[in-house]
Amino acid sequence: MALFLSTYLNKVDRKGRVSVPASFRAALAGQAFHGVVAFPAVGVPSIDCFGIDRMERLSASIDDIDLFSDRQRNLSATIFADSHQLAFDGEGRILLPEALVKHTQIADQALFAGAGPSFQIWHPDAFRRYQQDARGKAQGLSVKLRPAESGS
Amino acid sequence: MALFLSTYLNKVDRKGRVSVPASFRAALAGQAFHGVVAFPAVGVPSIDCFGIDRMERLSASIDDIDLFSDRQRNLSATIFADSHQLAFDGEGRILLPEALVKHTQIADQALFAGAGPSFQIWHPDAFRRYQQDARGKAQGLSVKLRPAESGS
DNA sequence: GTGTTTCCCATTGACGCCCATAATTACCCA
DNA sequence: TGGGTAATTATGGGCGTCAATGGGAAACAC
Repeated sequence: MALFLSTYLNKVDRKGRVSVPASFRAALAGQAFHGVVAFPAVGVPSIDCFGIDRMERLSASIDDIDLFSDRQRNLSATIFADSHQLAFDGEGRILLPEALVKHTQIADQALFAGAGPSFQIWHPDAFRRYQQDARGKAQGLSVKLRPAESGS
Repeated sequence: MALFLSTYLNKVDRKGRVSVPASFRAALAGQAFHGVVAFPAVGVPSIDCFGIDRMERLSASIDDIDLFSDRQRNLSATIFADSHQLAFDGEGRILLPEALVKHTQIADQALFAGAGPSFQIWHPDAFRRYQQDARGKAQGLSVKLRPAESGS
């Protein structure tokens, strides 16, 4: 399972290319598609990204549960339809599609934020504002660690 | 399960490198990532550290519960985005990122404090102050031992 | 053709890897 | 028990490699 940690601030060049952080690329190594799956996050001005593997599992999960339901239709409409497969070039860069640039207001800098099994791309300022807010809300939220597997 | 005990005071060289105490490195041996996961502790000027295994479990815990929820987003923004994977060099040293140095005010010395399943890195003076305070509050608190598992 | 995208190469600065040294600890053996 | 030796640790520094970035030219689409 891929794990994305830390935040990186990278430049967007005049062709619209951005380097995906090397550690993120490493976490995606060995997947069927050499790049990322990206779609506009619902409710916040950021881009959600992960490997093609996770998208396939997501697709399968939705497929299992409720075929032809409203929920299925909604998810399909909001996620699958707006998703983009962004391939890495030789240097590990991706090209941000027009729609995603518009959604995030990204201009000359892109902030990559690790989010565990996925990562996000933000306008630097928007992320800082969001993080401030999130820090407050996360106070008092607790997470129970699931029991350790055998070993460790 | 890794167990970190005792405290150590090590030098930060001019490149920003610090040796992680050998006993801590030994406790992390055999994990998937040869290094530590580190993030700024909330509320106190220290760095929380543990192995990648623990972070993977944390990621899985959150992943299970709620996909695309606000809760998931808030936690991600505060935990995963602020954490760093710090790899050991050949001599068992790590490089402290700018953000963590700023959070702790660490300059030329770093204090490593064992904390059971995790450990912390402090500015030596800040740790002494914190310890003074904690000793007072610990009066009257008690801990129940959990029954031993088979073996050990 | 014109505009876009993909591939390739150059640059630079940070980081990883290697070696050297010193000090401490662990170990062995008389 | 004492001394000596070997091994490990903490530390310093040099250098090669790789990541991030910029730009040109070829391939492609409309």
